[in-house]
Amino acid sequence: MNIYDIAKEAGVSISTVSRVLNNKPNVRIETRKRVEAVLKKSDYAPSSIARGLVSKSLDTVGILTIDIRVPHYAETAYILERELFKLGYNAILCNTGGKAENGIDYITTLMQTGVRGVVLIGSVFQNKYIETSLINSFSHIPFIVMNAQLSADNIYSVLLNQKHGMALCLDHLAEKGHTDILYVQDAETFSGTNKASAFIELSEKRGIADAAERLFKTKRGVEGGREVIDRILESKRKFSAIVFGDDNSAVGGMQRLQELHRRIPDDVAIIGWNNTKSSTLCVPYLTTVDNQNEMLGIISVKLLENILAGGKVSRSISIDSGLIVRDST
Amino acid sequence: MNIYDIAKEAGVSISTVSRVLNNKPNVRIETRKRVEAVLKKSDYAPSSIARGLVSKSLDTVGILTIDIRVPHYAETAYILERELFKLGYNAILCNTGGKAENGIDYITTLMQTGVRGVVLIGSVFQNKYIETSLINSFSHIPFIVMNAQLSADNIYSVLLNQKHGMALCLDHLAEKGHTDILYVQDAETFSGTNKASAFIELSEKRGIADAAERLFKTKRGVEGGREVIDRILESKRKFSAIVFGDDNSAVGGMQRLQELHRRIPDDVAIIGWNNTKSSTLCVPYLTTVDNQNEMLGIISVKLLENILAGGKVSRSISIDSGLIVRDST
DNA sequence: TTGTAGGCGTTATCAG
DNA sequence: CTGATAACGCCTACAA
Repeated sequence: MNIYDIAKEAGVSISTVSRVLNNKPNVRIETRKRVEAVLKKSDYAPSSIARGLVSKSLDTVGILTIDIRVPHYAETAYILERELFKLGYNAILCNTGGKAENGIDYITTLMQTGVRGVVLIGSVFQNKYIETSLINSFSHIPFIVMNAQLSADNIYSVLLNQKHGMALCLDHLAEKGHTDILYVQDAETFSGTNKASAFIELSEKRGIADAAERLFKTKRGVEGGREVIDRILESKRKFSAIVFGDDNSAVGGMQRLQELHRRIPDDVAIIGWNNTKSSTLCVPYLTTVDNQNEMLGIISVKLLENILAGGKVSRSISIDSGLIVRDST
Repeated sequence: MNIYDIAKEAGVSISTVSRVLNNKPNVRIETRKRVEAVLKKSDYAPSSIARGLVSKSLDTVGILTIDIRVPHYAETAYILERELFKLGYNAILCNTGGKAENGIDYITTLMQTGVRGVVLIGSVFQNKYIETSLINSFSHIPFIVMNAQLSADNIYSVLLNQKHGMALCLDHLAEKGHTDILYVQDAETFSGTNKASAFIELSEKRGIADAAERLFKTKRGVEGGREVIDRILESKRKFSAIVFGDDNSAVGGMQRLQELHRRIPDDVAIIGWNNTKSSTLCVPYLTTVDNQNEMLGIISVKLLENILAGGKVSRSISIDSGLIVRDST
């Protein structure tokens, strides 16, 4: 069932059918009605592929993420997909596993299949070589990067203001009377390093002289959180509150502290980050920074929409985070 | 840059380029080399869209899920996507939100865009009307349903043997000396009801007369788990072990029991289901049934591959689950 | 072994 | 307002 069948059935030419299909002017109302009637009863749907051959692109958008299994990314991908679909785009999911070579493979095939745009969730690419390669090869379509920083004519970024989130943490802890606050960084990603430097900068602004020494690094996940606690205790550094760069390490840290009979929040206050499920699976529930996934996703798609519509858009959008206060502080 | 450009550059016709591109025979080795050289230095990639117009389909596969944010689904989607990509297919992600109308919309556009097949993760469609509609309209492409039961000529299912998982739970608890075992069902999905009926059947087989009364229902999530504990205690029913249909409700149940000063596993043994992150975010770590997501995903894609290759395949594949014993039993 | 020509289902450009 | 007809980029008989 194609456009010829419809045309024959309606007794018109394919041009007329095409006009009706695409709501173009210059069709007598009467003719339009006749064609529409045929259309309705024929459960005909135009081939996206054939359309694509003309327009040189499909109504698809690539979503690149390191790993959709990370809840934080899954949430973003969910919003993106839903918003894109509302606009008539299908989302092509790509899990790079953090490997640049995979990323290149994905981008290459995405281009081959004619995506309208690509959204990168987080720091999918870490190195400048890839960045440049993207720019040079595929400058005709827009790339939206969320919570990462890349620069090129066709790259737009939507970011969460991590510094603002850190300020919320420090303010909140200060109100609770804490002065000895540590920060645990669990990732060397764009947002990971961003948060860490925000911690140092804001601490110093608050008159903390040895801010850099209050920064501890560990590996990702619950284990990372447990392990860093032991190192912190070994260091003999005084502390009454710890901010973690992610909920999972925060949960691990809390577990370990509790094993060592420190009460949360009485002995130590804990703040996590990302407002993941984990933050309400632990006892006490975790105070955590909300990274506004939903808002970021909606804005990203809106931005893409505007770009594709040829409108004027800003190259970088930043939004504030929020602090969700629960029982761990 | 298209096939004509390559042809001109190599001094051959487009047919020859096409033959080289698709590794077809009947090309003089020397000619092939020449074309390949041009291909290499031109960073040319054939348009999937144009190819699609000929083959009437793109190398894409739709992945339908209710909500990618559910970790269990995200894990499956991850494996599916990775395996599909290895085979040269792009995965189109669809979150139906559990609404049949959305499901229909998605399927419709997927067909329009010429997917090779569709994989449904879990019970994406609940009603028979949709099922039939699928069958009638799109019988030319295969649908793989994971952990759900639908029947039509073009539907293939890959399922986890839930009964086997339940048997593992009951065996394990029996070994630990438990005789008063309850089951908490948290979903009315295909697998949810499957597990529940397996519980009753297997309990009866073990001589439990009032098995049906040992089944409690609750809503999904941590809250559901907490809430059902109160109802269980109100019911005055004796119990020393509870199996939950999902880790999250198990965690909730555990939390509530601990608040009421029941020790896990000394006073009550707890088993969860799905081996999610939650099961190692709680204390004690949760014994849980592994639903073999990875294996199911790999098998699903393999099955699809065989179907598309026109091979003989079985209409339904079932695999056994495994029990991961941790500290809650 | 190679090339020519037709077709895949649309959209777009012209004539009428 | 409507209808031929030429792209779009590739594959595939069929010819040479």
